[in-house]
Amino acid sequence: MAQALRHDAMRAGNLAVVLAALDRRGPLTRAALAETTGLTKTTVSKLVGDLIDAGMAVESGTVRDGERGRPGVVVRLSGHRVAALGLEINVDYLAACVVDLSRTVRLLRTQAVDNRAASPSDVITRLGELATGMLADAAGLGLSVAGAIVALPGPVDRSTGTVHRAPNLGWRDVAVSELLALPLPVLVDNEANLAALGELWFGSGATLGDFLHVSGEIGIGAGLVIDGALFRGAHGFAGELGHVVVSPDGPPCRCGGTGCLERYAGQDALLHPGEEIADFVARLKAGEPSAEAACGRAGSALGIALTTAVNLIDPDTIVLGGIFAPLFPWVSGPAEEAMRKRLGQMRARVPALVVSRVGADAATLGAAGQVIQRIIADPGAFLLDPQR
Amino acid sequence: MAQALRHDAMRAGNLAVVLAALDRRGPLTRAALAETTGLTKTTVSKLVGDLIDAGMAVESGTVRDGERGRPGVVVRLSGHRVAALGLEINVDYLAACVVDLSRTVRLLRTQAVDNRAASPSDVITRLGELATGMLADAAGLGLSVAGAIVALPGPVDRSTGTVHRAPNLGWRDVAVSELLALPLPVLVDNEANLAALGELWFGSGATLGDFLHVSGEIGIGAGLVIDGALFRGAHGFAGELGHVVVSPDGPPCRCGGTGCLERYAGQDALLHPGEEIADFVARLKAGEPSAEAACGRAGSALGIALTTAVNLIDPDTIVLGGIFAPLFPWVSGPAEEAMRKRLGQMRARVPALVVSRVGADAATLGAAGQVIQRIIADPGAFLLDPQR
DNA sequence: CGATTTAGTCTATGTTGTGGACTAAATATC
DNA sequence: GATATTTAGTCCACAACATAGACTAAATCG
Repeated sequence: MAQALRHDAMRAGNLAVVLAALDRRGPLTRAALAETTGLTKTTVSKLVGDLIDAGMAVESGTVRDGERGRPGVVVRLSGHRVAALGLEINVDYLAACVVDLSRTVRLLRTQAVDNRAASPSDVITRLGELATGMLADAAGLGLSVAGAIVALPGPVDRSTGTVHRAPNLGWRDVAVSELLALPLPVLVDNEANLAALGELWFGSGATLGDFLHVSGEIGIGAGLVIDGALFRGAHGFAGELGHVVVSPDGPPCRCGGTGCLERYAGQDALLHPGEEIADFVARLKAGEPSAEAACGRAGSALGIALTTAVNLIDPDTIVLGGIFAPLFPWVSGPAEEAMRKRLGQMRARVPALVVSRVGADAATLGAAGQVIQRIIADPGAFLLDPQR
Repeated sequence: MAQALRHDAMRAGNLAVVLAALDRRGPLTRAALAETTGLTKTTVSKLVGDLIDAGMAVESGTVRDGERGRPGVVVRLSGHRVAALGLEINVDYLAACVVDLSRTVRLLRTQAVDNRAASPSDVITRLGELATGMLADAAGLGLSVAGAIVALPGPVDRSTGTVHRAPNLGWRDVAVSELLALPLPVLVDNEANLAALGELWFGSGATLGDFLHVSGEIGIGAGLVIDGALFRGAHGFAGELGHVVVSPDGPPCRCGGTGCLERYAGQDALLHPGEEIADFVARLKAGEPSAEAACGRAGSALGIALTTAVNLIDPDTIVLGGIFAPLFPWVSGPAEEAMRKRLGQMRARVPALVVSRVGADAATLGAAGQVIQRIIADPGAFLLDPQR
C-alpha cells in the first residue's frame, strides 16, 4: 500500500524529482528543471539550494536558452561529497570500488585470492580490510561514503544481509553484512542482479532501456532491468537462467535436474578443466574445431534458453556478459539463429543480442551504483543524516 | 521519473491511501484508518468525508475497539454508485460483466457465438450491443460506470486500444477501443493477463500473494502478479508460456519453433478434434488409458515449462486455470513431480500448484476489476470528473 | 452519577508549493 | 548608445494541505 503523504514526504519527494532530473536529463538550469519537473521556478530554486547545501549538486557555468535573454546557471550533480562503496566476493577474487554521486568511478581495486580455500570469516575479514582501505582513501578525496553493497555469487536474503548458498564458494547461510562490521550501512545482493545494474549505469545501459543481462561464469545468472529497476520475483530468486531446461532428456545437472542450460553453456561445459578463458579464446582464434563446436553447441543452447526467456519476460535487448563477452563472436551467431527461428514468426522484432561493455567489474560497479541509486531516489533521508 | 508532488497530488495520494486501506484491510473506523495509514484523525475525517460525498464509501454500523469507550462508525467501500464494465471477446463467446467498487459482481452475461465465422467489425458491433445493454441495466441499479476494459485473446497495444494478432480469431491489427465506440473510456488488454487479475480479486488471490496464473485454452498464456500488479515485460508481451521450449527437437509448432509447450499441453494436443472439454473429462473419469496418457504427457511438459518459469521469474504459487482447471486432478500430479525433481534441490520450497477458483469468467471479471483498481489507485481523477 | 476510555470534530498553526510582480543580465533594434 | 525584448532567477503575499491539541460525544465501569 502506498505511504501516507505528509508535508515532509512532499518535500522529500520533490527533492528526489529534482535530483532524478539532474541525474537523467544531464546538467540543467533552474529554469529548465522547472520546465521538466512541472514545479515552479520558485520551488525549484529552493530545492536546488538545499541540494547544493548538502553537497549533492553544484553550479557550473552558464548557458543561454534562445538567442537572447539572461543566461541560466547550469546545475549538475556534484561528485565532490557523496559517494558509495561497492564490494564483491567471488570465487577467485575480491573487488571494491568507490563511485561518486555523479556515477563516476573514483577508486577501483581488485585482489586475486582463492576464496574456496579460505573460511567465510577469513574471506570477509580480508574484504573488510580492503573496504577499510578504500574508505580511508575516499575520505582523503573528501568523499563521504553513504553505504555499501556486497555482491555475492548466490541467492541472498537482502533483509538480513545473508547469503543462503554460494555453491562455488561452498558457503551456506553466511551473515555477510553482520560479519563485515563496517562503520556504514552494508547490504548484500546477488552478483547477477548487480551485474545487470552495472551494465545499466556503467555500460550501454543508458541507450538500452529494458534489457536482460546474462552473466555467465561457472553458473549462469541473469538480471532483468525493466523501467530502470531490477525484477526480482517473489523471493528475489528470479533470473536463474542457468537452470532453464534446454533439453529435458539431457545430461544431469548439479541442481538435480537434467538438460539445464548450464550443462551446455556453463564454463565447465566449454573450457578444459583448469583452463583460463583467455586460453580458450586463443584456441578459438586459432580455429580449433573442437572449441568452435563447443561454442556452437553453447550458442544454440543459449538461444533456446533465451527464446524461453523472451517468451516469458519479454526483454527489449539481451546483453551478454561474463564469459560470454569474450566469447561473443563465436556464441552470438548460433544463439541469434536459434532465437530467430523460434521467435521470428510471432514477434515483429527479435530482441537484439549485444555484448556487455563493462566486463569483469560489472557487479562491483553495479553494487556501488545501486547505493547511489538509493540516495538519488530518497535524498531526504540522506539530508537528514549527513553524518554518514 | 517520479512525478512532481503538488498540493493536489498530496491530497489525491492520501485519498488513494485511505481508499486502498478500506479495500485491503476491510471496513474500518476513522480512528483505525488513522492508525493504519499514519495520517491524523483530522485528515482522515476530511478524506473520508470526500469519499462519502463521492459515493465511494459509506458508513455502516458501529464497533467498539476495547471494552469501553465511544463506539466508532464503521466506514466501508460503497458499491452503490461507482462501477466498472468488463468485456471479453473470445473464440466462441462474448462476455460482459459489471462490478462495483467493492468488487462485487453485479451483472454477468455470456453470449455463445462463433466469432471465427464473423468479421471483426460484426463481432465488435455485437459486443457493443451487449455492452450497451449492460450499461442500461447498470444505470437501472443506480450505478455509474467509470470505464471498460476488453479482454482479447492475443497481444495488444494498450496505448492505442488495438489487438495486434489474435490467431485463434484470425484477427490482425483491429482497433477494438475505437470500433467499440462506447460512451466511456475503453481500454484493451490481454486475456491471460486479465485472467490472472481475475484470480487475484475474484478467486483465491487474496490469500495468495505473488503468483503465476496459467490460462490454458487453445493457446497457453500466463499472467504474473507480483505485489498486486501485473508484470508485463518491456513491450507487454510477457507470459507467453505456450511457446516455452519443452523439447528443442519436438514437433513443429504454428509459431515456427519446435517442441513448444502448446504442442504437448494445448487444447489441440489433448482433445479429439471438435471434442468439448466436458467430454474429455468424462473419458478421464471413465479411466480411458489414452486420455490419461495424454494428461500425463501434458502434465510433465507443463512441469518442465513451469520449472523454467520458476527459475526465471520466481513466483510464490502457480494457479492453473482455463482447461487446466477441470483437468487439474489428472495434470497436477505429473507437473508437480517434474517440478519437484528439477527444483527440489535448489529451493527450500517448490511453488505450490493450485487450481483456479474463478473458472471461465476470470478474464471478464479481471477486466472489470482492473478498472476498479485504477479508480482506487487514483480516486482524485474520478472525483474531479464525477460525470461518468 | 462520576470516572474512564475511545471516537470524532474544531480551531489555530506550520509547512510547502504557487502565481505574479520584480530584479538581473543578456541580445536585438533603432 | 539608448531602449526594447527576452530569458533567468528571486521575492512576497497567498492558498492548500496536514498537524497538534483542545474539545465534544458516546460508550462502559465502579
